[in-house]
Amino acid sequence: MAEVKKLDAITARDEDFAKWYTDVVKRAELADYAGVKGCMVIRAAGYALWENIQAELDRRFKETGTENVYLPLLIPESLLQKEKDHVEGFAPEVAWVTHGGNEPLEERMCVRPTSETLFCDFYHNIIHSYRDLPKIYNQWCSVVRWEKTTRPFLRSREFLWQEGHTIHETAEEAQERTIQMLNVYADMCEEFLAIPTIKGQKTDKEKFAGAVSTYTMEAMMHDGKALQSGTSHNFGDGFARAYDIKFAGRDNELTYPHQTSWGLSTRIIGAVIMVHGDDNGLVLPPKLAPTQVVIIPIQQKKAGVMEAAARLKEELSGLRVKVDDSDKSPGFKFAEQEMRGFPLRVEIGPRDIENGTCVVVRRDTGEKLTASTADGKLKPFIEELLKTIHKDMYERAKRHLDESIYEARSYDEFKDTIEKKPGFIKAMWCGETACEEKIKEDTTATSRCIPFEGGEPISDTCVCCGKKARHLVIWGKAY
RNA sequence: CGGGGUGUGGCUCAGUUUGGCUAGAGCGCCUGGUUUGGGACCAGGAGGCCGCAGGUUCGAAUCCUGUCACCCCGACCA
Repeated sequence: MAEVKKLDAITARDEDFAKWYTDVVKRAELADYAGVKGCMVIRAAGYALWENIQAELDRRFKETGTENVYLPLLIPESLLQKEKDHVEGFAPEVAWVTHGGNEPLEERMCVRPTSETLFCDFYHNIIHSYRDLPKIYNQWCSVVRWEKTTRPFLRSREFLWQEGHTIHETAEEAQERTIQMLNVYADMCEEFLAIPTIKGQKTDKEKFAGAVSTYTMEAMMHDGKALQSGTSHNFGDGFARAYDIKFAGRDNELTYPHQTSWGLSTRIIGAVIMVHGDDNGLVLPPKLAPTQVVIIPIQQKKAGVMEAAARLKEELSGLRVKVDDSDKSPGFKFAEQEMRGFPLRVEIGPRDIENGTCVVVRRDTGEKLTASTADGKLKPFIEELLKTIHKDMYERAKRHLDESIYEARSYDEFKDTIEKKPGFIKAMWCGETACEEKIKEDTTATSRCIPFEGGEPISDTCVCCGKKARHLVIWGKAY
């Protein structure tokens, strides 16, 4: 076989990862730049990914008793102002609406950067008794944050997400819900996107503005950098106090309820690209892929070829299959469909028809297989292969994650590792924000989380200041 | 928001330093034909007021001012 000709339109992944990323986004037609800085057109191929993620998450949410609602786009300034930490956290990045038509508004309104304040206002009106609790709400919407540096999917000024907002009678119930939803996210990542994550708690410095505690799942991109891929917050009764949400408890005492919120955004599409993609473009995990199998007819004008391709498609009904019947050369189609990341390619030509077989090629490994097209044999073969691909993709990503986590017991070791080895570092921490700040200033790495698992102490002293250590922290450079 | 860079058909770029005829090339696109197992070939064709707005000039892609967008490096963030 002739040597595989590399696409010249896409930058090699290990040469310039940032450029590779934007090349893939554009060439795979996931998104395009729009007229407003930081806003993007999510193209059909990209939106199809979001729809699949949405459907999967929505199903999982509903299994936990979640109901969907929709709250307004605009937040009056006075409403936003009520929770001090929250407003300070978001003030630098909110967009303001100041006019209605030509008339200045009496009170300006912000375009929601997140909807805690709106949900609080809503809860204030509908929660009166412990019998009204809990409420397990979610909304699918877009939010606006006036970011300074933007990149498609990873950081745009408007992005799509879901935000869950729950309100509970007790602190225990809220805490349980917070962790439950983090697990929903992490399970979805593993089972649907083939992305392993590290679950844990954010330090005070990194937690959500207004939260008592924030939990996160951190994924590792191919270049060793972290992407916070989903978060879940426990608000305690802080928002309830700020927004005067009270209910009559079982003891007839007025009580503040406890709240949570949790979100996952289109940023996760960036994770799919950066975890699984390769030099030939996007590599989609089979369950997510809008097209799982692309059939490419060879010598398609020869009698019987297109018919055979159509038969294969029919045979595979139930799977997401398409036939590439454009009049491009096969080589072009191979490269093009690889760019788009479809998990399997099926080649069918005169030779195969004669042999009663077809050629099946895995996108993730490039492996070529021969499959029988005899009655009923192809579909189980393909289904099994899709499962294998999911498993292999997950395991590859997991191995990369595991192999790129280092330990540091001294500050010199920490600095040396972060500089030379892309990935995460496990190191002990005293609990002081000052040490996080120093580490960030010296290395640009931040604390990603205090992990739920694998957090056994590796020494007694803080890697930065040398004082008594309180937690093992996963550190890394982040997107 | 600071430092650096780039804007010329859909894409990659030449032309700008030293202003001068009708703005070029390759790829892609359209039509017809031949092809088809890793980015096919031949022939014909369409497509650009040179990011945008002003200015200088007999004349501006080229010089000046402003502005916008994008990329890279920082600070800030899902």
